[in-house]
Amino acid sequence: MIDKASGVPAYRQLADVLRGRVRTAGYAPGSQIPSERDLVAEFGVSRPTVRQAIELLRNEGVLLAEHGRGIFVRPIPTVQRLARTRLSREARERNQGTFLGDAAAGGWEPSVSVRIHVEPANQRVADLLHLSPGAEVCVRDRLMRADGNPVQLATSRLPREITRGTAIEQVDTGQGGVYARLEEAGHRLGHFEELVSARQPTPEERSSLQLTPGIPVLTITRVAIADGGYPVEVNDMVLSAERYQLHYVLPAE
Amino acid sequence: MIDKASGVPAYRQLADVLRGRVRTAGYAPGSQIPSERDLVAEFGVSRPTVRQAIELLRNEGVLLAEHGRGIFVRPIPTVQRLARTRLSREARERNQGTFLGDAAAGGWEPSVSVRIHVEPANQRVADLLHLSPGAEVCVRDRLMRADGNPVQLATSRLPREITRGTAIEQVDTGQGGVYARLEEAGHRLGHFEELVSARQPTPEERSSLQLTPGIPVLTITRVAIADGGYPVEVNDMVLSAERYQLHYVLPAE
DNA sequence: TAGTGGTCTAGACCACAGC
DNA sequence: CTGTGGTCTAGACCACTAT
Repeated sequence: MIDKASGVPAYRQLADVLRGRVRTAGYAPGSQIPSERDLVAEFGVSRPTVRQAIELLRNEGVLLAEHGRGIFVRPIPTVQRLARTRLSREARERNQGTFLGDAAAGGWEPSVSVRIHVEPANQRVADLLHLSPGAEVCVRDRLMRADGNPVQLATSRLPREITRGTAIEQVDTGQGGVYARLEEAGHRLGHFEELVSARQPTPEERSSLQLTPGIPVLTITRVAIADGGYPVEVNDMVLSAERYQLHYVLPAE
Repeated sequence: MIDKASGVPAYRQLADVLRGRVRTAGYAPGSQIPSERDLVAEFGVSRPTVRQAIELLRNEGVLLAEHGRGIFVRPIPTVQRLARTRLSREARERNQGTFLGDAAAGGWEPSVSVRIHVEPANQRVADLLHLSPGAEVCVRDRLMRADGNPVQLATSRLPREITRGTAIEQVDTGQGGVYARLEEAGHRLGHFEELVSARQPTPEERSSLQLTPGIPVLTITRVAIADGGYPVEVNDMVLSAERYQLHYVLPAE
């Protein structure tokens, strides 16, 4: 099976064979594949070489290793669609915030841990909020769970000038959440801008979100812009790319 | 530096030290770090252990190895912002398509290779286009380049029923691109839906897009919906997450 | 030619899961 | 207890880059 004279490294050839077996469902999703030592015998290569091939496929998100149990084909995950239309005023007024709206739509039980503090704005935050670097911002650091499982990290930053004395600086922001309190304070929201990208998680994110290796995270930076055209909030979100799909609707005009 | 009795694997401890040096700019972006053999001497571990630590950081996108040259701190990449507002009719009428519009905005030289064929719709495509599985679809397979560098893969599928006899089945679709030809054929566009996620690239995508290991791809599935509410095109796009940021604007109402 | 990262080996011991 | 994956070693040879 492995051609050592082909110029292609043995571990890549082996990874190709195993990936092929997964794709053609020779190895079914969720099922256990042969142990490393079995593969050593089957393909006539050393155990480190087998491990290198498996490592490659784990990083591609094809395989999943469980210590003491075995190696498995990664089961097809259930995906949550995050509809970005939930930022509408009407939707905001019905619930505590966008996360709770998504939970209602997805049929899972939401819970949120919040930590609040005040810090000086760094260069990036100052630029996004049109503040001078070092100006005070109120920081709402949140970990969202779905049915108890951590699924999303979110860090909102708002100018302290706006939040001082409001429920935004409280753990419980009340009906309608932060955005409702902003509008009550006279900052009527005009639109949101979202910057979406993806990357490998940091070790901290990997443990907070209980991510399996090989799964990247989606990053969303959302800036809320008030009717006057000035920014009032920047929200940095980190989501497991395995579990989330973002849904945007764009007009053709 | 490495505490072998701590319970934390040596390669993780080493990775933590090196990551720390990169974060605090002890190792500057783009600069070369000590060779594997130097690190073996510095930390008193074997070369495979050093390689394991470096492999981890490469997959996190922190380091970059160049065969025969050395290991480098990954330089901060330049990001292209893909403004999804460019789908407006006015913008479409000015140019050949959204990719060319993004190029004009970003100031780079665009080029596109196109391959066209007809195939039966699979289950997913049939669902998205409201067709029966097996119905013929016209497939436009494209590789987009910016200044000669491959940056994006896109595969559009349209019902054959709609494209038969139109320039959509030609390599050059003419002024305004596919969307202009669709409107000429009487399919006035109502809105677009985009589903965004991320994952590790397949080996094929990695070579087509010349991706460096450890960098995930952004995936966008865009469905164009005509005024009558029926879908006319599904476009699957794959972009390097290192090079792209998606920009969405959402109304607050 | 010297130095670099890339591949591969044979073996050892540890930690975890499950019977 | 057995079998699994996880870690680590000491060394060998290859392929690439630069001088």
